[in-house]
Amino acid sequence: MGQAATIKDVAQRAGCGVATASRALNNTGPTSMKMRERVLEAANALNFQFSEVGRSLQSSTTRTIGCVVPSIENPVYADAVQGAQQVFLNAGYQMLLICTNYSVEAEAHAVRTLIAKQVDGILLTVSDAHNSDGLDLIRSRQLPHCLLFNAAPSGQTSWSVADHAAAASVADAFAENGHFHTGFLALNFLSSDRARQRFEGFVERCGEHGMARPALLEVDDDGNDLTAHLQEFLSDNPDVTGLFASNDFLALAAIRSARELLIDVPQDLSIVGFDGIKVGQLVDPSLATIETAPRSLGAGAGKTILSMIDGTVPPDVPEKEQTFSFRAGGSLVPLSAERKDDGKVAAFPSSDVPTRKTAKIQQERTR
Amino acid sequence: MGQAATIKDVAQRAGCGVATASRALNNTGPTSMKMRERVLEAANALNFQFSEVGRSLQSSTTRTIGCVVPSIENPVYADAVQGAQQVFLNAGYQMLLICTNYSVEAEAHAVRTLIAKQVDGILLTVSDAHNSDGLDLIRSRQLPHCLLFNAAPSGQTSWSVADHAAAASVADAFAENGHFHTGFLALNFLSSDRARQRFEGFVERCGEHGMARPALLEVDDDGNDLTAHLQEFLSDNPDVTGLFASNDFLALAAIRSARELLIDVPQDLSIVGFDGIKVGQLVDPSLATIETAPRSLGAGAGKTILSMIDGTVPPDVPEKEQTFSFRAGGSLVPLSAERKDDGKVAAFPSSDVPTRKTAKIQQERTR
DNA sequence: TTGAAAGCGCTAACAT
DNA sequence: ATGTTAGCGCTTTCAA
Repeated sequence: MGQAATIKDVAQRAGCGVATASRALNNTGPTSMKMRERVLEAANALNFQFSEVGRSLQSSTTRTIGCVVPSIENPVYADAVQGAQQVFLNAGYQMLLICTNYSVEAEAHAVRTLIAKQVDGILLTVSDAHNSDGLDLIRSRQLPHCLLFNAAPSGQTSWSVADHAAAASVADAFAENGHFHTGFLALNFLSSDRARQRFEGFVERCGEHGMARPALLEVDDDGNDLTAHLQEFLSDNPDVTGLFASNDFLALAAIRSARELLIDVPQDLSIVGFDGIKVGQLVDPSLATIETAPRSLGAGAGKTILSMIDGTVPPDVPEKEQTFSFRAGGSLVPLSAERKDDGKVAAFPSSDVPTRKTAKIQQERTR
Repeated sequence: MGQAATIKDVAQRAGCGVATASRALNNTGPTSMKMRERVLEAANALNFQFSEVGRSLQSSTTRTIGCVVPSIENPVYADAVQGAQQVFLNAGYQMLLICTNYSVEAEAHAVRTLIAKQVDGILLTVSDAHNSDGLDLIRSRQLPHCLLFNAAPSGQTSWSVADHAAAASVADAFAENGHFHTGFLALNFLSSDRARQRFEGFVERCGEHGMARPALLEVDDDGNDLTAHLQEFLSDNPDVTGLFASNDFLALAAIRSARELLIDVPQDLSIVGFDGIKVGQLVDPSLATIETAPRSLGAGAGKTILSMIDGTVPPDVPEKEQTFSFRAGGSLVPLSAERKDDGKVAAFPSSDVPTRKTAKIQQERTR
C-alpha cells in the first residue's frame, strides 16, 4: 500500500464519478446494484478509508470531543476520563485529551487548542469554575461543554460531587466518634475549588456540632516531607484527634507519616480520606473515606455533551446526596477514653484556647 | 460572537486578499508593516482562530497522535499516557486517546478510527504484539508508530519494561530469602503478553535456582473472590511460601485476602508485586515489587514517534536493565526457620511431588 | 441513476 | 508586497 487512496481513486477504479462513489459507500442516495458493487469492490481493493479531515471540513463537524483535566495520574480523573471516553466511543466520537497539571494558563491554552481543532464539544475540569479564562473562551464561542467535578456556577450543567455536603458528612462521622478537635489536610488547595469547597463544608458542619474549628494543614509539594509537616502540625495542635485529608492519597500518605512518627492510627489519630479509590479498601487499616463514582460522573458528563450536540434531552444529573457516601473504615474509630478531654468546646472564637490534655498523649507523640 | 470567523472574513475586514492575511498571520512570506497591522487588528477584532481542519486538509498533517492503551484505570497506563501527552503538547501535538479494555477487536477498531482521523502517528499497547490486527493495519499504512509496554517483535522500536528479566529478578529475590516454593498470581493472563513474559521469566529463573516450578494462580474476574481462589490455591500448594503477583494491585489484593484467611504476610507468605505503583510504599507492610517508570516510558515512546514524524534522530531506548529495579519491601522477608522444609527440590519434572511440611503450617493456614 | 461542479478553510504557486 | 487561484477529500446541490 503506497499513498492512501481517496474517493477519487475509488471512483476512477470503479469507473464512475466521485458522487456516485460517495453515495455507494455511504448508503446515501440512489445507486444501482451494479454500480454499488463495483464501487465497493474498488474501495476494498484499494484498502480505502474515508478521510475524516475531508469530511470534517465539509460538514464542519469533527466527531471529536475535547477533554481537559488536571492530571490522570490521579485515578479519580483517570476513571472519569475513561468513563467519558467509553461513552464517546459508543457514540462514534473520539476524545482529544489534554492534562493541565493544575495550571490555569494551561487550561486556557488547552481550550484554545481544542477550539482550533474544531472539536464538537468540551468536557473539562478547571481550577476555579467561577473564574476561568478557559471557560470564558468556551462560552464566547458558544461551544457545547460540560463541567466535570467543578460545581457549576449557575444554571449550567455539571457533573460533580457535592463536596460541601460530603465534607460535612465527614464532620458528622468525627462527631459521632467523639472527635471534636480535627484537622484538614490539603494539597493544591489554591488550585482546586473542590478542596476549598470541602474545607468550607467541613468547617461549617464542625461548627454546627460545636466542635473546634478545624486546623488547616496545607502542603504544597508532592507530600514527600509530609512527615515533618505532620509532626509540626500535631505539636502545634495537640488536641487534634481526627484528620480529614482532601483526598485518599494524602490520607494514605498521612497514615504512613503517622506510623513513622510512632503515632498509632487509628488509636491516637483517626484519619478520613476523600474519593474512595480502590486501594483504600486493600490497606490495613482500611481507609474511612467519602466514596464517589468518578467513572459515572465522567460517563454522565459525556452523555450530557453528546445530548447538547445532537439536541436530545440530556440525562439527569444525580441528586446531590447520591454523588457520595461515607464509607466506614478502620482508620476512623471512636475516641479512646484516655484521649478524651472535656468534649465539646465553646464557640469558634475561643476555639484556639488550648484545652487540657493528658501527659500520656504528649509522650506518645514526641517519643 | 456568532459564527466562527474564517481567514476570508479577516482578509475582507483588513481589505486584502486571503493570501496576504495568511502570510501576515503566519509570519510566512513578505508583508508590509501596514498590511500586517491591519490584518492582525482585524483578526483580533473578529476573534479569529485558525481552523486546524482546513490546515490539515491542505497539509495532510493533523498534528495529532493517536494513543491506544488497554485502560487508564490502571495507573501504569495512566502515567505513561500522561507522560506521552506532555511530550506531545510541548511539541504542539495533541493526543487522541482510545482505551480498548483489553479487547483485541477494540484494538483493531481503534487503529482504523485513528487512521481515518489522519493522525500523524500512533502510540499503542496491544494485547499481543506478535499477533495483532491493529499493528498489521498500521504497518500496511506505513504510519509512524511506536509500541509501549509491549516488547517489539523484531528490529522495531518499543518502550517497554524488560518483563522477562524483571520477573527473573523476583525469582532471585525469593531465592535469596530462602523461598523455593512459589506461586504466580495473574489477571488477564491471556490478554497480556506482558503477563506471559513475566511468568516465563520467573519460571525460567526459578528453574536455574533449583526451585520448584512456580504454581500458577490465574484469576479472571476483578479479583473480588480472590480470597476463595487464594485459599484453594494454598491448600492445593501447601509448600508455597512466596507469591509473585503480576501487578501491584493484585499483590495488594492478595495481601488483603491473606489477611482475611488469617495468613500472616510476610511471616507465613511473602508477596512481591510488579509495577511499583505509588501506594505500594504507603501501605503496611510496604510492598516489595519491581519498580518501573511508566511515565518515562510514555515520554520516551512519545519522543520516538515525534522523531519518526519529523525525521530527526530518535532517542535511545533504555538498556534492558535500566527499565526496572527490584524494590525491597516489608511484604518479602526471609523464610522463617519453622517454615523451612528441606530446601531445594529436585528437577522440574518431579516438582509436583508433595514435599514434607510441618503440622504447624497446615494448622495456621486452616484455622 | 449518474456525473459535474461548487464549496468547506486553508496554504502555496504563480502572477502581478 | 500583494492578489488570484488551484487544490487538499469530501458531500451535496443541480442537471442530465
